[in-house]
Amino acid sequence: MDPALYTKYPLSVVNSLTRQKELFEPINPPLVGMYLCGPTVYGDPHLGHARSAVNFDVIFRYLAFLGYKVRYVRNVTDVGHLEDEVAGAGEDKVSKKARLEKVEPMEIVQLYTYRYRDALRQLNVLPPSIEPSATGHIIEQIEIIQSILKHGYAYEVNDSIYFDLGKYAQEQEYGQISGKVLEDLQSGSRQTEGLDEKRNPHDFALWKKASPEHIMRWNSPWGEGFPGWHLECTAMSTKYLGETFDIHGGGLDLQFPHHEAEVAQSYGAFHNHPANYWIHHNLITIDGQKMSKSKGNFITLEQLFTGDHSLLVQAYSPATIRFFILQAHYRSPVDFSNEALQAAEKGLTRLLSAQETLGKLDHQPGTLDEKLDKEINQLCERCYREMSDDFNTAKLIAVLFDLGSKINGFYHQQLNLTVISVETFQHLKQTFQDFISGVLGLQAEAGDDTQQKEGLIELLISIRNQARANKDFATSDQIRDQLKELGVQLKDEKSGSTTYSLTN
RNA sequence: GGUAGCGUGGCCGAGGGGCUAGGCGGAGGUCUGCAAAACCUCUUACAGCGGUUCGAAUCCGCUCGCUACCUCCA
Repeated sequence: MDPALYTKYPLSVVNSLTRQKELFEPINPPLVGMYLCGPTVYGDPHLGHARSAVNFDVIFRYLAFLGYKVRYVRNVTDVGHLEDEVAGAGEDKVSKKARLEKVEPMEIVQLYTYRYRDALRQLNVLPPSIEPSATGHIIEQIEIIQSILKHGYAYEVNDSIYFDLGKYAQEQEYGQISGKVLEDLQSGSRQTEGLDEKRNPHDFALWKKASPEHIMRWNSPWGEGFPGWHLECTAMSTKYLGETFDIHGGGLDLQFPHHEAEVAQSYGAFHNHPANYWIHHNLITIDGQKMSKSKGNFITLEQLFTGDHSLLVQAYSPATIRFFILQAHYRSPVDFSNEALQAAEKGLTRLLSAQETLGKLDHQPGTLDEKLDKEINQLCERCYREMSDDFNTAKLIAVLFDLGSKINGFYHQQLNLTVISVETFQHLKQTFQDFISGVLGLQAEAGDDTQQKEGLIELLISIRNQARANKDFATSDQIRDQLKELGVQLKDEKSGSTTYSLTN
């Protein structure tokens, strides 16, 4: 049996912890444990969610493609994410939404979890191995708090538990991922209410006592309360991946304070660093600005798919969105614009039609042209190298376009297919297929073809009306009757125009 | 203010001391009944100013501009 691809194409990744590109060496190859901080499910999924999921989907796919056996855990945050994290005050995001919509918090969670999954399915994002939720792991979270308390890195005040950053910082360097220094944070932080409970303004809640009106609450050794936001990821990653695992991912905006808190919690509970490689993807901007609720410039995925948003001049298919995201490297910011999306749409079509063309090629061996044969093999080889170099999807796509040119050249007989060897042709076929479909997860749309359908019907109506004008009623009746069989009922209005309705 | 990072051709975006992606758009051509598609050619840029170097878009310094995090959000 051939050795796994990962030995042939060793993977290197930029580790946020060291800010350097490092050789990827899993703890127990071929096993790889990967954790991604998923969404807080209290609103419709938007472009930012798509980027996170798509970037890590490709990482997941490529790791598996290389021969790793990946356990990919992507959580759903359904409790504990407060509106005002620093002050430890504010309302839980989920229960606030529930209050506003007058439903149970779990209805909010159910609705938006479903919408999130549905959008990702359309984007051809593979489901993770495990998709745990915070509320399903309250016991695990309590156990971790107990362990942190036992080790002395947390303290109890009025039935709430806070992490003791002061004590932690005496032993460990806090802020390694984000480059932040605790003293700077303290001098720069604003004064807020409700800090009196904490020894240090940046201590964060592990467990909060529930006020009487707080809906989402659980029993604990410290009375009724709810877990802090950062804790769930430590609890669930530990449960499913172990105290130290290979890859921890998330958006750049989660570096601080969320991931710093996770690092601190793991040390407090297990005296371990949770993950060997931290991978952070960059954010999506619109007109150079971050997409955010408060700026009101965010576009939901549904709006993108339907085109129903004032910033959109047309609808964009899920595949286009996926391709648009993957055309940039995951660590670069991506700026949204209609122009860029339209360019992506056309580029994707080009690539996918080359893929289709490849399937039609029939190779007959002839006289070998070593130069071309070698060139094609080298391009195939580069697909692996680019992806193994910190998942460079942008460069991979560039190589695929080059291969696409060759494929078109063969098809239109501008290049002679017989001059490459059988092996090279098979290699080309396999590589092109593997990377476009398997690794990048790009596929032609089955999706929304309403516009096309309408156009086709209108076209048939106008042909039929020409036939009627020519008194060619055999043709006009044939069009009407066969359309009816297909579920399109035509109606000739008194005004002379023709309308139609869909009957199924 | 502190921290991290960025400024690449008409647009989007890789790269990151000499080999100088790719896509979209634009121009010309081949093919074609006309188109379209495809293919070929052209469209050669790295914010500014200094410095290091035989050589800088790439390294260093400064200036300007932008973004993110420090508050909700991927």
